[in-house]
Amino acid sequence: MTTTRPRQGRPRHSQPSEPGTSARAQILDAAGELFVERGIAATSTRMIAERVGVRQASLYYHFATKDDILAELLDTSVRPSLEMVEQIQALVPARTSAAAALYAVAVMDVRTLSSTPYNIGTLYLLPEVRAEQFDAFRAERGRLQDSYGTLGALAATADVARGMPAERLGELLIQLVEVVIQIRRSREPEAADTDAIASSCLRLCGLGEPVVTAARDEARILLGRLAGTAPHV
Amino acid sequence: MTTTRPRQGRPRHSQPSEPGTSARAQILDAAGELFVERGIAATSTRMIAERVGVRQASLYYHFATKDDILAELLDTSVRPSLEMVEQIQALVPARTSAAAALYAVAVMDVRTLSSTPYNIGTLYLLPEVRAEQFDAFRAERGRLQDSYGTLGALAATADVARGMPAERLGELLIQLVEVVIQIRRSREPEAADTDAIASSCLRLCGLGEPVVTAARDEARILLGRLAGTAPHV
DNA sequence: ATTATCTATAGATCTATAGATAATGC
DNA sequence: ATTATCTATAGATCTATAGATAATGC
Repeated sequence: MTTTRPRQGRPRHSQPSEPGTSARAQILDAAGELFVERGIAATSTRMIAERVGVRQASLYYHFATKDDILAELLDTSVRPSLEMVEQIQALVPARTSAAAALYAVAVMDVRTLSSTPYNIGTLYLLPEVRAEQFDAFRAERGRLQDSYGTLGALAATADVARGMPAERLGELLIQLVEVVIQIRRSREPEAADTDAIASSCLRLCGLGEPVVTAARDEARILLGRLAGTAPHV
Repeated sequence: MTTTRPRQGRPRHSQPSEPGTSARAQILDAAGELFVERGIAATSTRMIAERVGVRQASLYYHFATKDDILAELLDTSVRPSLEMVEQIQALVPARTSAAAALYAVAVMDVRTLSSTPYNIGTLYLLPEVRAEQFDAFRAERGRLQDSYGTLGALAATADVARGMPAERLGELLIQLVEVVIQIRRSREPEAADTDAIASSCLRLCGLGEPVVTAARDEARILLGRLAGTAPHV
């Protein structure tokens, strides 16, 4: 029974939907969920405002346009994956095998995509994101894909590496990891999905069962160490 | 210098964009391309009409609503893949190994997705398609996914089959094949992509290089036979 | 005074319908 | 007569801006 401390500014016509969080965060949250559920063009600023509990025009105090809301959602959604991947990639080959690193990266990425409150990864797939305005986002996503390609090429068997340049491997691997976005559209992802996806990444690189098992064990240790370093989500 | 035979009905205000094809087909074509490029909600009936070369209201002589255009696009886009998959699946195990069948199915599906005039597969990813109205389409797509799961489970090594139910395998395999949709967003798919994707499907099932090679050879024969049966696209 | 909201609204859409019209077909 | 278009428009949006207002902070 805590009384919500009133903030500065004229009061809202209704109680704030999520007291304690900033209006900006509330807007991003509501918009993200609606964009994912219904698409960007099909989500009106009025719908966003209704979820937040403010009038439509009030959004424009926080964001200049509807696309600015999208831009911020996109930026904050790849950044964590990218930082994590580059951190793990830096451990190869001195501290970890490429296969274990790829496994660990896939696990982390699947977990991230699984645990966003709404299935925010869906945004990557929408046509609006192809606009020039968002190429900062697409560039970051490109770097993520490159990292997958690099790790995959290092981990792959000679047979597979010969038949597939790192760029193409990156396309395939990131696509495989992002299956969790599709899975979330029809069911709740389970822990077993994470392992299945990460193992599939290694098998796609041509690795046989003994190598996959060894990499998985090595990755678990690596992930344990990382969980100690960074705060757990 | 063929004079276009005038058809029945009041003439259009401008020359038909694609003489020779029915107005209905012209509308589907224009709408498909715009839906893929810009998204569904962001595509107005006016834009579609402009591409076709008719006035906005004239679309309604052919389709009752904008969603009816989408429904027809969706229906005609999975059906060919589904028929092809079920035809190939029926040859297992009497006439073909499961691995060769999976390889052949992946190749056919990648080719289909690669060669649609606009990247129509993108439609599957748009949020609008989740509406109840389109569950006939989603059901067909589910059957396609199930076929991938069944073939994958038959082809997989014991190790992989043990760790992954057919349903999950189907999710992963269809996702992998549909990477070509993403590839088309940034570059033109090459012949090597088709082989890389189909081979990756087999490796994901745990198959080693000799088995993959054998299945590929078997699949080529199978595909040759099918090309004789059905008209080539 | 500053902040964060509100009300009101301009101007630009957008979908779908009603009814007219210009061809061909019989 | 039938077909396939056209023009015109109703009614419902939608985004973004202008300016008022109700709080807190100093």
